[in-house]
Amino acid sequence: MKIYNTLTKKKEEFIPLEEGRVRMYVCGPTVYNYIHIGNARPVIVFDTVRRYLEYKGYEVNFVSNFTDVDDKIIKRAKEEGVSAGEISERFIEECHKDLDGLNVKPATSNPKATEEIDGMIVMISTLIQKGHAYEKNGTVYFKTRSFEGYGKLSKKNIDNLEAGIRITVSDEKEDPVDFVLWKPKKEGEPYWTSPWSDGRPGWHIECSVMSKKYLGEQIDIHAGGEDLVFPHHENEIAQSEACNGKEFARYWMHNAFLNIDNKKMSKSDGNFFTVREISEKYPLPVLRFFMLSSHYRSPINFSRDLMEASRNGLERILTATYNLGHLMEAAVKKELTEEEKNILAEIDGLNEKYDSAMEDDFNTADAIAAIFEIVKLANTRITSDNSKELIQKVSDRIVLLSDILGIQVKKKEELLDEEIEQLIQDRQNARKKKDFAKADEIRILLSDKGILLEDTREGVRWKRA
RNA sequence: GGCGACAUAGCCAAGUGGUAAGGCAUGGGUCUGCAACACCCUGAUCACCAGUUCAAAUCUGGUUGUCGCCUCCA
Repeated sequence: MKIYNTLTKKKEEFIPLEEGRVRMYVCGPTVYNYIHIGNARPVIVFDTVRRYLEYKGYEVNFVSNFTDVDDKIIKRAKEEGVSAGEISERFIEECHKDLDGLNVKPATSNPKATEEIDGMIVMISTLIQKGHAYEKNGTVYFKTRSFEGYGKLSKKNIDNLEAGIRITVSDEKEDPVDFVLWKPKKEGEPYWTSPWSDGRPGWHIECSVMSKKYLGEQIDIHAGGEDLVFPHHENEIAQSEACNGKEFARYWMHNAFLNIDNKKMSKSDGNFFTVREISEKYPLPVLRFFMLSSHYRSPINFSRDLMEASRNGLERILTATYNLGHLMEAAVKKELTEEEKNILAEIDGLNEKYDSAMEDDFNTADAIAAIFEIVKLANTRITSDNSKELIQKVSDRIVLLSDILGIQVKKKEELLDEEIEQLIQDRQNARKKKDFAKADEIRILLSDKGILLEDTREGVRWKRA
């Protein structure tokens, strides 16, 4: 399995630190609002990475944090006249709902920054002790130049960095490139007591500490959006490696951005959607399918048309699986024929195509193409004259390969509502009498209730819209 | 100013040396009482220029264009 490593800018064979186990950390959202569809990209992409690793037999310790103290949270809390904790608690809860809708597997741990302050104080103290940090008037800064490898992830030269710096240079800093590890509270802000001041941690130290606590000093994969490469991940490396004296993460994975109308999503431009808003217009699995239909390191453009295309494409897979379920019921033959064995061999071939796509830095677009080819094969070659075993195997394969991508292709197994069945029966009777007006009336009635009918050779089928 | 990414059919998107996967959409058929589902047919020489090579979308150089990071940000 090859993974593109931002650190080396190459695809590298993935070898975990410990055989059979993967330690993976994904930088999570700051919870000051519902997560937006840009937040959803890394969540979906790295959940898919995790699922594939698990499919390959790895035990994955998957940690993703919540940043639950920050300026934006405090600002919102003030606006609403509630505590910062109330804001973050509320949106963590809402975030979990969205993740659930996107079929994201729950993380092994979801640490919160505010519950890990002790660990941050310990790490900051160690950094001061080792000469990598210093305190001025209650603020602690990381001495960036004291870490030799600074810039190795983002490929930035520390001197160019200084020249390009735009932020106001604080007089307290020994060097403009130094960054904050701990800052004193301002009036009315939440704070924690530390040896330096009553205050709160800087953003970057959070992830270094949580990663260390839940995964150890060295981890396999550290992931997040590409905007985090600098300064967040660069700073994490500096902190963790300066503190622990070991390479922090082996593989750094970064997803490209999601744009809207070919522009970066931003609140000021008004092109900003939350997952919650999208869920009102499309089933969330459509959003997931959309995200996976291009490579995670390519920018992806979000638009209504593309969502429609994704909806139709996903429906094609669902319908095929659903149809196979019906063929299963109608089939009588059991044992496999020679020709059917050939079909299975073809499917194995497509499965290999799928696997090699995923092995190559998680090429989900290609993997989905392989699923479509299996769907095509099912639609063209499989009928109720085939054996149950064949139909079952083809169906299972589509379900399995979709499931690795987190695309649920549940076979429709809901009990037939007696009322619905009765209506379908009534419609069939009407059709026999060529009373098509009544037949259509019933179909429209069912359609209004979200039940779609399909007349096929195998009989009438229905599904929920 | 520094660093970097990308440019493939109407749209989306694979493909990294051997004459272009897949999906969506369009048009024409088959099936159907009609519809839906499905199936068949329908489309590109890969931004441009020069070079390397027997052979390039795929490598090198250049041009143009789009975008990102350097500041909170997925």
